[in-house]
Amino acid sequence: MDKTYQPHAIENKHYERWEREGRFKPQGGTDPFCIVIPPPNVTGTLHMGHAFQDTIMDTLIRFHRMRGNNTLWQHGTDHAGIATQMVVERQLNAAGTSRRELGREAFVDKVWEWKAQSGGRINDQLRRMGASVDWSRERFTMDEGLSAAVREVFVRLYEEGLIYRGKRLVNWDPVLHTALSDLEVLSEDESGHLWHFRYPVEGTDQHLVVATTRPETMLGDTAVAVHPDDARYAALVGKQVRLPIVDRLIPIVADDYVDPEFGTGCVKITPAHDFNDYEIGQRHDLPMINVLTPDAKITDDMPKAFAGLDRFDARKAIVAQFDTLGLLDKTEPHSLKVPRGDRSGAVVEPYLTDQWYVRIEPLAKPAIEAVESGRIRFVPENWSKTYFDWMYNIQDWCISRQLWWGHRIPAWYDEAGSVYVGRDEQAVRDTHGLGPEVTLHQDEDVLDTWFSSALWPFSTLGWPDATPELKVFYPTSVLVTGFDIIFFWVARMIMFGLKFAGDVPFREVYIHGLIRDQDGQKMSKSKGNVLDPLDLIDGIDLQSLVDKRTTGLMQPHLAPRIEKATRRQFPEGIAEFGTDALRFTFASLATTGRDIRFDLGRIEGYRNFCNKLWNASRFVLSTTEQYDATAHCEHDESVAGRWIRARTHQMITTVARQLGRYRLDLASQAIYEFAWHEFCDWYLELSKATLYDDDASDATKRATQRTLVETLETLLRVLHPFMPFISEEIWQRVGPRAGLSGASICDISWPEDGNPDPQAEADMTWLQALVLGVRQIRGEMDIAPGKALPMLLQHASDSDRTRLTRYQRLLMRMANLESIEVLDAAADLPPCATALHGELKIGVPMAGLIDVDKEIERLTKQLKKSQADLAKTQGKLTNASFVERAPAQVVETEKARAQEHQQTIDQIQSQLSVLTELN
RNA sequence: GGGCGAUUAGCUCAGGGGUAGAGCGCCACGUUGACAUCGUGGAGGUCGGUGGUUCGAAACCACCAUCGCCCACCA
Repeated sequence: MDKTYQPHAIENKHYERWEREGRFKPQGGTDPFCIVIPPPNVTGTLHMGHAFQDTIMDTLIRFHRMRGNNTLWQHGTDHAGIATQMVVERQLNAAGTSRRELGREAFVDKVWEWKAQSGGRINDQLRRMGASVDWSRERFTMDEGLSAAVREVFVRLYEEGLIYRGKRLVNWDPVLHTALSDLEVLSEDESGHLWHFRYPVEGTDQHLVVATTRPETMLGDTAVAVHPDDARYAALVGKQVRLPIVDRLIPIVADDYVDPEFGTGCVKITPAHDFNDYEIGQRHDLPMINVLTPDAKITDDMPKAFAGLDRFDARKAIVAQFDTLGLLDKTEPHSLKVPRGDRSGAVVEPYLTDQWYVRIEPLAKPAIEAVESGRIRFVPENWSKTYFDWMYNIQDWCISRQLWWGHRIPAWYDEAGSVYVGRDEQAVRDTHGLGPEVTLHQDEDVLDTWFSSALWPFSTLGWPDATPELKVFYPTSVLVTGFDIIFFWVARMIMFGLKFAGDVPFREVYIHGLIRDQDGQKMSKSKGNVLDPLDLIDGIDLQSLVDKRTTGLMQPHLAPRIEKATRRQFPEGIAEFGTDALRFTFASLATTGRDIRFDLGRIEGYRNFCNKLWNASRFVLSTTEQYDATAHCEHDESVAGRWIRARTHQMITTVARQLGRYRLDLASQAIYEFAWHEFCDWYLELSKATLYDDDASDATKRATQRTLVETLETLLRVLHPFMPFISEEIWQRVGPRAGLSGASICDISWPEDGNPDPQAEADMTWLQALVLGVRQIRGEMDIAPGKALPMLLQHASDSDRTRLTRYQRLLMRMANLESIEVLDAAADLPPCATALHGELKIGVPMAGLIDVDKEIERLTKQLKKSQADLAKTQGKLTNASFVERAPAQVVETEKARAQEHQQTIDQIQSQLSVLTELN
């Protein structure tokens, strides 16, 4: 083995072999465990969020596989309608052509090409992460099977009246030319203006002043509304105003929606371009006048001065016109929510179009009930509140998109415009008796990407066929995902799963946080703060990192700033940390629900941890070369052996328990603590006392070797779900030495729990206390570690004496002692530096070693601490109500504590007086 | 406007009614035969603020402050 851990030397070969040997397939058995992967965009690349999520899932999957569950990690990718279409369109534009020039069929071919070309990338990156998905079952949302499931669901919903088509106001993206669901619209505060326009009241010389943020829509106004109780305008309700510019008479209506306090208390009503106005229009039976083209330009039906103008130019022109007419009352600055498409960033228009909708309420009801009843559990629990809030107020889902890439809506129209929904054209013809003479054309629209995603847990398992996989693995065990897609995806899977697969899609939903940069900022290309998981694994030099972050920016002028920040933060570039260190970092940061600041210090620490494991293994392997697991070997009954076994079992139990509650941070912490601070710091050192002892019997040595090998082998198993590569690499060597056959650690099951060993643990605590006492003196007195010291003990109890006889050799080695001498209580201790363990006094003679002043200083510090502790304790004990009301046991503990502190103080004081006399 | 979360050591974060924890960083000493990606020792916090509940609060409750996120139609 190399002297230093080299991740690149070990990682890839193991993955290749695991995959080749089919180790990620369900292994059978009665107890299924299944996770469906949140399907990444098929043409996307792995980012930190994926890497984090995949680490969590892979850890859970590997853990359950080792525990003997029939384990499936269902993999697949998503066609990501808008996102993918946009990427390909951009490529076409760069090549000087366009989607429209190509035409639908050729364009879709292009997208398939792009998918073929780039679709493997995300999978290769998953492999680098060590993700043990079942590659043989990989699916794609546009596969024939999944597409059939989509059509099936659509048709069934339609037949039940849960899908309908209608002309309504939708969120229209004038850049992408498609409808969007409410979820795809993000509203942000932006500063704008509130314009006050005067509308002349017909038949009077009065004006009504309306306030608006959207002057250009006045062309489509069909009413002015006031509050019914607003005394100012009560007399005018029922009259009409003459709409300026277009010279149209529109009514003044009264509606509760109007807030009399806001603006002037008069609202212009444009039912075709505002969601609220739409509803008011419905209530008052107002006409709807569309004034915008799909590009959000003013239509040709409008007055010539404005026709063809972009909406923002039209806005200026309208305001100017009002000004000219003397009808602009005033202009105020105003901050408002501007709705923008989440993909295009374009300001979205409420726009009147024909779209397909899912009637969602009947689906939502059982989905709410499923979470309320606990059939689905959110982890952490508080996310269920977010879920409920949304579900209780859920709106019908607009599922049609005016895109070309996606599942085409299975609806056909005849020449008269009648619509027929069916699984395919032939089915439609058969069902409705439409002969070949009837021309049918299929709906041009495709479905929202999330429609197919909503079927993912059952469509990937073969639905609508009653496949064995569906029977075994549905409902799946847990969904691991981010809070940002609870509405987009989680809620819809629950609704559709209950409706079509007959049960909840998963039992638990584990919601993890977002990976942010070291300053808590969201990682984004435009901020130039993105970390690529693969760069953390393989390392990257500074120049390449800078190049990566500054090329292809939407706002190239930010490049210098990004470069500067990058050079400052990574002056040496990024070192190679390896997949295992990255995974362990993610695991250790995976506290429930909280966002994560990714800290390079952490990953470096866990890389070092890998190195520690590596070298501990080198030690174990080199000291057990003669060990033969197949030969008869005594069980190791030494205190060190018993202790490390008990600690091992404790650790196994903790890790399993914490994984069971998705606390990967606590699980990984337990492993780290055990491996480094118990196994390496103590056990390996203790084992040397036996292994390097010429007087130790071969049997004793063999027993120690056995413990070394078995403990390490067990540790590797527990480590494997977190660090699959290094655990496999080392296991290849250690497994056989432990007498285990099997080609891979993947063949080995999760280790059994064991029993605690209070006696061995108590003895070890004693031993450690004595060692630490001497080390502390050594450390604070600056005595070289190599210098062997004499040790004096006083006030030794019988049990101290027994332990001393038993563990003398260990003690001498661990504390590097040259001698141990037990003095009578009455004996005079020579000038010493001292430490205490209960009543037992540990002394290191000062002659030539220890500075009296320094020791006085050291003891004084300890004295102060003990005195402070005593004061605190006594404060409690002198408080009558504490003694009276606190549980007896607590009072007893406190009393004992006071006594101990007093004892310590007495001893230190007497020692101090001895030392002071010396001076 | 509603909701959720955060505030603990210099940094990143655990914890949780009974004497404050980890990793990293820092200081000192050290190349002892697994490991300097290391070892040993040490320093460092009145747990955001104010009240309340309690024998006891960093933890529970209320309010406040700061930061973050989500939802919502105020023109």
